[in-house]
Amino acid sequence: MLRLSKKVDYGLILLSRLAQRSETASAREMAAKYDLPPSMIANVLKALTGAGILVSTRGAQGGYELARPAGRISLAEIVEALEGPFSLVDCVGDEVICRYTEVCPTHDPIRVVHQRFHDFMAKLTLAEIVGDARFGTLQTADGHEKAHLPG
Amino acid sequence: MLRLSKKVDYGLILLSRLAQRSETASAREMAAKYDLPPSMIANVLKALTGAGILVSTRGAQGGYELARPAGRISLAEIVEALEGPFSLVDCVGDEVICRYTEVCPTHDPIRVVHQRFHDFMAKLTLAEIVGDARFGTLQTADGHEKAHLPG
DNA sequence: CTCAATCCGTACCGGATCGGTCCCATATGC
DNA sequence: GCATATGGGACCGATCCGGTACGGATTGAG
Repeated sequence: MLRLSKKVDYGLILLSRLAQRSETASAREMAAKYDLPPSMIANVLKALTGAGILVSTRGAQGGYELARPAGRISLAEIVEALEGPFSLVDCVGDEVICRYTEVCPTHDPIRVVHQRFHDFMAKLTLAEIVGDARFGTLQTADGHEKAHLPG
Repeated sequence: MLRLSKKVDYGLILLSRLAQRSETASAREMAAKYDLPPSMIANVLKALTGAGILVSTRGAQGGYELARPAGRISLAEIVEALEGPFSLVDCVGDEVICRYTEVCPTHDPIRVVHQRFHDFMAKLTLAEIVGDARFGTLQTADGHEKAHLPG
């Protein structure tokens, strides 16, 4: 399905939080605040740290903060950090092995789609996402403005 | 995972084929040509027909053809026909029920992303996809131009 | 220097979804 | 009437997701 995993879902919430305040925040703290599964939040934060999107401080009074300004963190990065390499279909990864490399039906329409999706995500920054939401520039089809929380 | 289902994968191949030749083609015929699972191809074509993207002719010498010009068939339509309603996360569908509608962490950054994804797909037409692939305007990261076939 | 808070790495599990197959009914051309 | 097609389901095994858990390492506080 064309759908973000819960990890990314949670990740965006956490990152948005960290983007709006410069203070560090702990996993426990954020999980409690947004009423999200603590273990899962911990794992998400670990992954984001491992990918270099967050930096962590260990020990008491420790926590997480953005490794870079939100304007330099792309959606593509976030997705790849939490879901692994992005590939819309099997044939569009790094190690692509097509069964019939030569005789492709339409000379690869799907690779085009993949590339466009990736470009789109690479250009969409955390700053833009947070900014758009904050200033309410989003117009839903039915004109509603609703808040979001997973579940 | 942020990934197209095989149905959409196959669907794009089939639609590309139908977009390039105006003659009707049968399920059996296309499945054989591209060496794809016949039953699956049949199901995909049924779904696309049900959604009004294809029109079918039953009986001997029957088959499928595009219901409209490829320029008027969007990726969003195709995805929704084969995967059901598009929603990047649970909270962004038609019948959205958030647990905490009021106190959303960042005032809904994810809905923004959803909306952008949808707009992106709604504006990308089958004609563009096929066209780009045919004229080789796609540049992959490593400079390769490879064909695509699922599996 | 001990303890609590916090991150780190990884393994584990039930359930949902996907990819794929199959069957039977209906329609149509030869 | 018979082969060729689509129409509409049900069905099943494998995979992946969402979520949990546990032991270890690091650091600040008292």
